Amino acid sequence: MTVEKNDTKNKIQDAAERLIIQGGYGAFSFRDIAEEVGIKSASVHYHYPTKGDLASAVMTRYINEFSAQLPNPNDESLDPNAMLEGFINGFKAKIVDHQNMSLCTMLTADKHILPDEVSAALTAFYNVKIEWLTLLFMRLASLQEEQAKTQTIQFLATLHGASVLVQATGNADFFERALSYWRMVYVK
Amino acid sequence: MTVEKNDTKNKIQDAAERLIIQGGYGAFSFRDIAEEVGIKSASVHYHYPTKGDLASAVMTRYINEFSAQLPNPNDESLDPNAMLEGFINGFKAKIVDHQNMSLCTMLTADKHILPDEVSAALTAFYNVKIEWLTLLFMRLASLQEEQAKTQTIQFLATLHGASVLVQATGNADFFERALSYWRMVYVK
DNA sequence: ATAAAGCTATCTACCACTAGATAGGTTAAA
DNA sequence: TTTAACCTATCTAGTGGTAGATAGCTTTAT
Repeated sequence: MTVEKNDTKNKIQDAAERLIIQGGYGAFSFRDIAEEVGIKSASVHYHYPTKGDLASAVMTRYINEFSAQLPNPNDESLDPNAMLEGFINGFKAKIVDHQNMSLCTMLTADKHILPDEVSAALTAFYNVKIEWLTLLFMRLASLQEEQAKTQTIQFLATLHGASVLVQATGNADFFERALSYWRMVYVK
Repeated sequence: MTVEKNDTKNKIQDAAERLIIQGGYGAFSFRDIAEEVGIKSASVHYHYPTKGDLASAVMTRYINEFSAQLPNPNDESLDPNAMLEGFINGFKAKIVDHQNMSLCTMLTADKHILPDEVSAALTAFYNVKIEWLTLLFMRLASLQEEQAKTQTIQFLATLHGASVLVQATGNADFFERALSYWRMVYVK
């Protein structure tokens, strides 16, 4: 119980996630993962029979971790401005500090070649984010649901687009510049 | 002269561009291209010795075609609002109507595994867009260069992020929703 | 005008390597 | 003694890339 029983499984997922973030779905291989974990590629297949299984597991873990850290947007004891700020800063940490795009943005680019289950998990993840942000904007700006959803889509687009620009140009400060409007209006 | 001498070269680039758009840098192979063009893979290598050469050629052609169709943003006889509208609609046609992300967004995701020349061409392309839009915003809103550049970055982020959202969720109307602010403020 | 030489675009046949995946054996803990 | 976790060894199918040949133009030299 205290001992981590699925240590190898977790290490495999860690390696897979890192490789996907760096090069997309096509850039992680069982051999690379095996080497990083310190076992043989056949043993990776023991834990995750197919590449799709492994990618699904990584995606699912990512969604769960992400969702678990989202506070309840309607919790009156929490400051909604701080929640939005936390959302922005969490995203920023991934793409600016680690110099790569987020897992979901990478997989979105590869969507045409993803196994169906992974593709579906990806869509579900975006819907989770959209729903959470919509609730937050309803509270932040006293908006009706549809207006709040439009704000959400504009905000999410800016966030993801900012990561594309940073990655493409190598210009890290483009992130803050893209987000400046949202920080100005809603944060602090 | 009138006869298209580089027919095969163009066909190869067409096939490569389509495959890159659909699945990224890793998803185009010499054999797939050869089959589509109707020759053997060795013959593709005759025209483009390495994969990087071919990707560079596709990228360069894309940049040239794109740049050629951009009007001079300071041409007094042209309406700047219409220019921005054209920019938006051109982007929309690629990502919404053809149900995929733009070539440059795809390659940005794969940047870590691109040959250096392709990666450099990609960065250059974004700089072309940024410079053109900055000039346009200076004229559109009578802004100083730095303010216009900030507008440009926010606008470009929204545009690229919108394509990510559309691709990820399959919800085509997210594009107009993400762009509604920009259309409202600057178009007509 | 003709023969020699070279060029262009393609072919067949291969190389070395990597991919995901599988069958069947080994080890070690419960 | 059973089971979980790992191994070795192998397979098939693909990858980018190369060598060498060939058919049909085009140029050049005599």
